[in-house]
Amino acid sequence: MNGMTKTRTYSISDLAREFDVTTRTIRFYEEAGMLLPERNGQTRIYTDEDRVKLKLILRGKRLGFSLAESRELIEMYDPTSDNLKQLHALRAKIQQSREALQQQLTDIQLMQTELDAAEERCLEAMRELES
Amino acid sequence: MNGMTKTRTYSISDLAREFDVTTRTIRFYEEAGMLLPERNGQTRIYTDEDRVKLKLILRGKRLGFSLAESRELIEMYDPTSDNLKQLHALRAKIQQSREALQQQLTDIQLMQTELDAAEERCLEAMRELES
DNA sequence: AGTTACCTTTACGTTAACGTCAACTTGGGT
DNA sequence: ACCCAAGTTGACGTTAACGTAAAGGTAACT
Repeated sequence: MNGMTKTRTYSISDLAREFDVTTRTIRFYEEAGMLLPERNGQTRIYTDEDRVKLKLILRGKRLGFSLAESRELIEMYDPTSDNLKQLHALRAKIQQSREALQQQLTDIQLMQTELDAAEERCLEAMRELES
Repeated sequence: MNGMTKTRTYSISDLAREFDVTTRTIRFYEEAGMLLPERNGQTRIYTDEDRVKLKLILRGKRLGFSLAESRELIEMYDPTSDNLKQLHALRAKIQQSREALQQQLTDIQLMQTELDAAEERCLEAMRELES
């Protein structure tokens, strides 16, 4: 009785294929304490929850986050804390993350306008060659 | 007669202070061929152009780009090319960069909504403690 | 019984992006 | 003349994030 979570499982290469990473990478994330799959004997068995975590890690990676940073983001996921002070700390972290993301947004927008300008110059150079 | 570019100059530690990096980092970017400051004897002298390049490198870094990627972005800056084929290649690169940035935008938005949810759960947990 | 396809652990190798000395030189104050 | 701050060039060290064998286990075909 866990809220109807689809309890599918995945092998390591299932996930590797789906997210286009190597199995080594996935095992590495486990070494780093980011994933804790169950086992059938030796063999790792991944649940949907593991899969979500992996997805979060890789999303973080695309944004240039280190594993440590992604770990923090993932830990924000469940406020298991029963301690008010820790909850305040968690909110502070969430706020920090927001600000970091905001900076990235700004950076992306700047880059986009610069790409616009770059393309404009490029097109201009092409027009001159055709003249 | 170069379009009224302010021709200020900077020492290496001027830039280091301004952008909060070490001088080693700046020299490293030069080793990597990203900066080519003039010299007064031994001493490096940075122009506004160098400063802009450094700014671009660091912006790329905040977005998780490698130096190689930032180098490509910087090279898009002036279409010095007199060759039509190269200009087409340049446009293709620009387009690729656009798509990468678009992916990052999506990732950021997803993260932001997840941060919203995380904060909501956090606040919820805090309310329960006060009950 | 043999091969194939995955899975495992252990362990050393690699690359990027710097950090960290060490051993200079150089221009400016006192 | 002496010192100090800021600059320089090597050159080796470090960390993160995997890559890359090596050596072996296991279940399923054929």
